[in-house]
Amino acid sequence: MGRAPCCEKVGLRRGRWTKEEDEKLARYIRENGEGAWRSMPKNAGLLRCGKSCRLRWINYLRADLKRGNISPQEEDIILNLHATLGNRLSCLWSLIAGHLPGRTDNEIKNYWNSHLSRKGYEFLRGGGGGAVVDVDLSKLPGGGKRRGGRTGRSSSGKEKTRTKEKDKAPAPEAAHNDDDGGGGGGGIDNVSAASHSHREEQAQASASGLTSDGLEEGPLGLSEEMVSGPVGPVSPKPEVGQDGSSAESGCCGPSGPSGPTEAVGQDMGDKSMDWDLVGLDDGFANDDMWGSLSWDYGELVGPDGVHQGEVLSDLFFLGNL
DNA sequence: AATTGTGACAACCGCGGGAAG
DNA sequence: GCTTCCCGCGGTTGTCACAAT
Repeated sequence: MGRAPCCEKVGLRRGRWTKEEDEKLARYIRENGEGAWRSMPKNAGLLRCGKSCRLRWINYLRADLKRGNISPQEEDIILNLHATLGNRLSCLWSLIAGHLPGRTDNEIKNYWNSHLSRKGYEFLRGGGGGAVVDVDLSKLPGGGKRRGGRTGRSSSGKEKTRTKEKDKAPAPEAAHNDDDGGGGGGGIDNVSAASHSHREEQAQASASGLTSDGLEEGPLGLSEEMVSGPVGPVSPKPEVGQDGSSAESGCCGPSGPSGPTEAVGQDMGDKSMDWDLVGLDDGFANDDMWGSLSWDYGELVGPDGVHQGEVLSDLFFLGNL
């Protein structure tokens, strides 16, 4: 149970990663694989602690990361999972991240903290209708007292900056996009992203302030728009009280980034996410939702007429707990 | 043009749990 | 069974960009 004597910080660098460090780390992991974080920095020639390397890799350099804005569908998923799980799970964010391919727990956590916490709160309080009540503070009397500030990464249409980067490491994706996915550009492996569509590349680049075509708005374009309208009555109907496996049996189960939820990240259209909240409150009210519950996905039909029940049943991970 | 307030995100920190010795 | 090591997680902080004033 002991705790790692968290990196003797003597002589170790902290703060933002430089491009060189990123490249070193990416190259090392490409050649040696992940793991052994503790010894990695030394082996890779980095003056960082293992934790820092791990974090950087997981949250930023990994090849399968999908950068860019959280899509409305993803947001729905986050809201639903968070509403379902509450804060009680120790691995809440990673669990949610497991259902959002290409997203990291840190990213989701940040997104939650900055965008969704209020919505999630309203979600819980939504009661009968269950619709998410979106509160746009800027539209409240007094403009929510807000003066300035960005309203969203894409809505601001900028994204370009963070390139000011005085001593800050330019985002590796930027390097990537500069030589356009040719592969080894910059030595960062997420470059290889052959699996990523051009659109995703744009999204990635957007997140780092660049696009392959230059500066322009991110492809997903949500943010303010996304907050202004009811993101949707979301959530399936839980039917509490039937048999069910104990949710306490452990978190962070076999729910991995893979799985049917891949489909959710795709363009399902709004309809497919038009869930019904009815009944959700019961689960929260009696605080016994962990004991047993099942969900009714009866109405759910995705694009192409595909029934989404399976997707969501995985989405709600009930089978994994 | 400068200032200020805010949002977004990267990174740090400490803790808990599991595995290995 | 105990101790140590390592990993992974959530909470929190720091920094920067942007828009309103």
